Amino acid sequence: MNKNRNQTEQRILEAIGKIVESEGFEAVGVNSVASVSGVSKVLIYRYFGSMEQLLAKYVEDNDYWLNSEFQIPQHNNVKEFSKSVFRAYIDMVRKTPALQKLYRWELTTNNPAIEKLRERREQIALGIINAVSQQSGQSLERVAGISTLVTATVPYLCVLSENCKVYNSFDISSDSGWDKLLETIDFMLDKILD
Amino acid sequence: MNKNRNQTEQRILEAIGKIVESEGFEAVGVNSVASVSGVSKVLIYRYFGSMEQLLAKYVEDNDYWLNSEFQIPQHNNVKEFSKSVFRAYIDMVRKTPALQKLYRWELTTNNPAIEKLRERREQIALGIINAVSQQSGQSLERVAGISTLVTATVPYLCVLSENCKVYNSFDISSDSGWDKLLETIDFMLDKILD
DNA sequence: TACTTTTGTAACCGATTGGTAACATAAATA
DNA sequence: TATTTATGTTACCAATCGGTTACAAAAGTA
Repeated sequence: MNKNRNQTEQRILEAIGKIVESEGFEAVGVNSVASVSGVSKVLIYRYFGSMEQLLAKYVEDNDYWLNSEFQIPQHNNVKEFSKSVFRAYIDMVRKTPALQKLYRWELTTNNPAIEKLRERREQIALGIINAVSQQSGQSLERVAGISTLVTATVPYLCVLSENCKVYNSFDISSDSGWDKLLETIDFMLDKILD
Repeated sequence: MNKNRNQTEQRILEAIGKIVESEGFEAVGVNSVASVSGVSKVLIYRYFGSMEQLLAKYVEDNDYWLNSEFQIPQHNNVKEFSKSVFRAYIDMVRKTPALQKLYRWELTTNNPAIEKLRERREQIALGIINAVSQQSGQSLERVAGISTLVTATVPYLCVLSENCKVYNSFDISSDSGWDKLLETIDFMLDKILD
């Protein structure tokens, strides 16, 4: 029983990470966080105010899209640039269970933290779309449309793959299935970004 | 108090429909079904065994993909056929809230009823993919890839649109946003299905 | 040293969850 | 008519949920 607030707060946040990774945000509650962290739930309210504020803090701290995981590739060729952006995006989502859980959570829940996150993602996406549009000569709406088809499919299939192994004959639980999908994406970009 | 088992069972199933449409499968529980249907929850167990079996029955009865809503369009031109299949699919999902809730539910839950449903959807999709592949000369994997990009994007954006109005600058809560997306899909098909 | 503040725990609260036992009554059957 | 059988209601159960009250003990402060 060390009396150390910072350490206790850290334990609480780490417990959320564990729960999110294994069971998702849906399983994050005062009781589960208390038991996993080994910290009394009274302290959760004392230090974070409410579960909502605590989750907001967690989401802010682990802002996968922005802080860390996703590195925008550099390329002179627009086509190759686009391909590698999509490839990097797929890799990031596939290898980050907590991020998949976040995408799933967004579909059933809404709160200020999620909205803020979405706004920032929207801005990043629009930045890339703008650049590709200018360099490719394609209209903004066209590039946005293509981008939408890919960036919506990826989280959907990643989340789905937890319960469903095969989609349109692709094995979405293995690299091979995603490689095949990437082939089609590359092919599409070849056809469209002449 | 009419003593009529069939009518009672019907009331229970209708109550599920109401709850699913408004709040989704996540809100379907013994207590909510009992209160919405006005039927004692004892009868739910007596007549259906368990909530899982009851939900399986509901899902079977309301198999949107197969029984009713989705009519496979007829066309001589493969390109036009593909376009109208996607268009019909989007219309169906967008105008059927219960179906959106089903797609959402699938992402957090798994059970035999859902798996059976997915298998049948997979078969239907593969049938269409096969036909398009043969008539277009494109490989099965290519057609399946294109199909995946569209049929994964649609439920994802439809579910998301309940909490999020704008995605990549498209207003996914209105017809106009979806029309723009459809333009890109048509454009893509024009480019790929030469 | 004496007192206040911070950090922590244990026990409890009402509401809601899924699930059941006990009982009443209507309907079919002997 | 007498008696099963099917249908329905009421009341209850343990478990869990989010949230709070009351109290103990460590740490800082006068």
